[in-house]
Amino acid sequence: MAQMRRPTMTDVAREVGVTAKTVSRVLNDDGPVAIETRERVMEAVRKLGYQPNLMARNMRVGARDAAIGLVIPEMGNPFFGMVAGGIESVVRARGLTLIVGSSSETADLEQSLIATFLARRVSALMVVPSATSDHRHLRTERVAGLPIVFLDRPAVGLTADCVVSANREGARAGVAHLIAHGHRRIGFIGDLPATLYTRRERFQGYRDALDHAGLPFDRALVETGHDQEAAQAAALRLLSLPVPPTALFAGNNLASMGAVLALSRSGRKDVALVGFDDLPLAECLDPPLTVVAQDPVGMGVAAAELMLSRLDGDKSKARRALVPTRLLIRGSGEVPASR
Amino acid sequence: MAQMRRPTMTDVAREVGVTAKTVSRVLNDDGPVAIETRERVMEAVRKLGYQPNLMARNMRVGARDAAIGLVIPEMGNPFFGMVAGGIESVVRARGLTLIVGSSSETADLEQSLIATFLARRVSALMVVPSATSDHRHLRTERVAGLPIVFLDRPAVGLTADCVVSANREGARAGVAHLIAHGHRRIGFIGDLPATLYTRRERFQGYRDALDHAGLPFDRALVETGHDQEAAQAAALRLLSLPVPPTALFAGNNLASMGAVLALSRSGRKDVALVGFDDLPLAECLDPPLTVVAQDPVGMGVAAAELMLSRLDGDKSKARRALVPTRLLIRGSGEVPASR
DNA sequence: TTGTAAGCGTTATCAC
DNA sequence: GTGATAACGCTTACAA
Repeated sequence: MAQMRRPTMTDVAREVGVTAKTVSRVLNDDGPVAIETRERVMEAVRKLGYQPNLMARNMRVGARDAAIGLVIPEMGNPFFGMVAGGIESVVRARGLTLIVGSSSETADLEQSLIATFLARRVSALMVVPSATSDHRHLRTERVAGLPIVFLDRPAVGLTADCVVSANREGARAGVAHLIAHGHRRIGFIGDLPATLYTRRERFQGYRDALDHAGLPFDRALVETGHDQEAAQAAALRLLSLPVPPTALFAGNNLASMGAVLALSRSGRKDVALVGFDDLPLAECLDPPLTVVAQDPVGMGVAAAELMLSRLDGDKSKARRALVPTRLLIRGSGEVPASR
Repeated sequence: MAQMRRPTMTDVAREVGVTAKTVSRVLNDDGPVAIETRERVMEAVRKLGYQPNLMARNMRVGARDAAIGLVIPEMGNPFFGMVAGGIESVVRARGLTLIVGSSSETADLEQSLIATFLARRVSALMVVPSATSDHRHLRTERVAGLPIVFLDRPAVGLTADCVVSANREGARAGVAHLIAHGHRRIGFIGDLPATLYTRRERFQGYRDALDHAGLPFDRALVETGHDQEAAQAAALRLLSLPVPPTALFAGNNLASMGAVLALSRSGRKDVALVGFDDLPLAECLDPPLTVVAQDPVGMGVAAAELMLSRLDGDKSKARRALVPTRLLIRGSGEVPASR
């Protein structure tokens, strides 16, 4: 069966015996239409299975597409999924459609995704930058007035709105919690390259807490693990130091999982652990995992609202919004310092 | 600052002193262009920050948008995120862009999302149906030749391609595993309304395993929990039956988490548990959780490949593809039946 | 209440 | 090699 040509507004008009403009009037509730004509048009629309062509409409109207382009590093990561969910709930209420694409955490894909969004004339752009990207190329769009909001990590080489977790404050609170339970040697397991924004901020929070308590900083207590396995190895290395830490602070969810695995496999229940970012089964662990929880949905909502205010003409200068974190006390962070 | 008009192809042409068609030729590598003209055009493109307008292009070419529309019930659920990731890796290799929207598990939103995708003239539609939806309205599109693939759950009221987990076989294997460890009374904790496809299939698998082993079916052993909390309560009800089960089978990830919580909070290490669908920290639990793992990425890949073959003209009749599951033995499923 | 003409930003066709 | 013209499906402005 040949791919049938899709019916156009003109087809509908011909079917009814009117002109395209009349059909347009009916469909957009624009101008006056005889009630009988209206009904015959609607009938023909149903009969032919007519679907208006949004591309043609947008082009004529000169409006941007009623869509918001969102770039996230990874679809499978629930953190970004929840961010997207938060955004969607807000934009949907305004009749906007969220279009999501994933960059696989590479700068090239991020840029080409952004390009296809721009080519589709989305009404706004929301970007969770990948680790190595640069956003100078968006300067033209910014001055042209396109709302652009960055999430989770700020833009690089571009002054623009952004919404991020209170990484530094959150990490500080988590580490201070450990210190309050008597720990003086606390290992830090970071995730991505030390150059990454979130890594840097959380590490600063760690330093802040130590400084505030007057504890010395020991370089040997800082390790890196890019994925769950690497984080597990990192935790084990820390625990086998000559003078090992009595507590661990994990810099993100993967690092937490690695640390949990390391502790559980080596049967160490005497080591305290606080993780940055919550995990689904955290309360089912033994001991239940104490975390500095982020608020991905709240981040999405905040970013979307900022974006909408820009769309509504707010021309004030670029803002950086902080989404607060919450310390969830469950057990693992309250293990006292062993002697 | 006034919202500048975005430069068009004609603007670029004027800048160079040629006609729009020539610019078009350069940008699409179409027809012959003097090498020097080409360079001057590229220069002007950079200078003006020209971005081609995909809407106008698609309209003229009469082609569909090089985008694939995907509807999922929920962005924050990692299962669907990974499905989307699988799809994207496949379609990206073909130069197609994946557009994702979420229906919040409601039929209305699902339908309106599909409508906006159709209005944007996507090249294909991929849908994870929400619990109550009906797809008769897509019949016109189907006969018009638009590729439509359903994932995780089949279409309702429409014959169409679909890719689903081997739910029945997987559940059968999981329950058989419990039976092999001596269990004769096995509780079933289902998730969503019993009418839902996945719930029905997995329940059938449970029945199959019992039948195959010659074990009686006891209605009292079947419970329902729509979310983690409800599932936890369901598990507790099962365990306090006059003749309680010695093992539990959880019908999805939320049900598993509820069951894990119930067992861990009541300190019951004598009850075996197998869950359908894997969980991130499953191996960190005590005991580590044995699951019937699905393959969400594989499901996305399979569905995307099926979709592409349709796009390439495969007109054969609608197929239903099964994505195999895998029993991951970790501990909780091997707890022997306590007499 | 309805129709006509023009144009949105592209590309196909055919001429130069 | 390059340009002029028309057309894609729709809406705006104006006329009937």
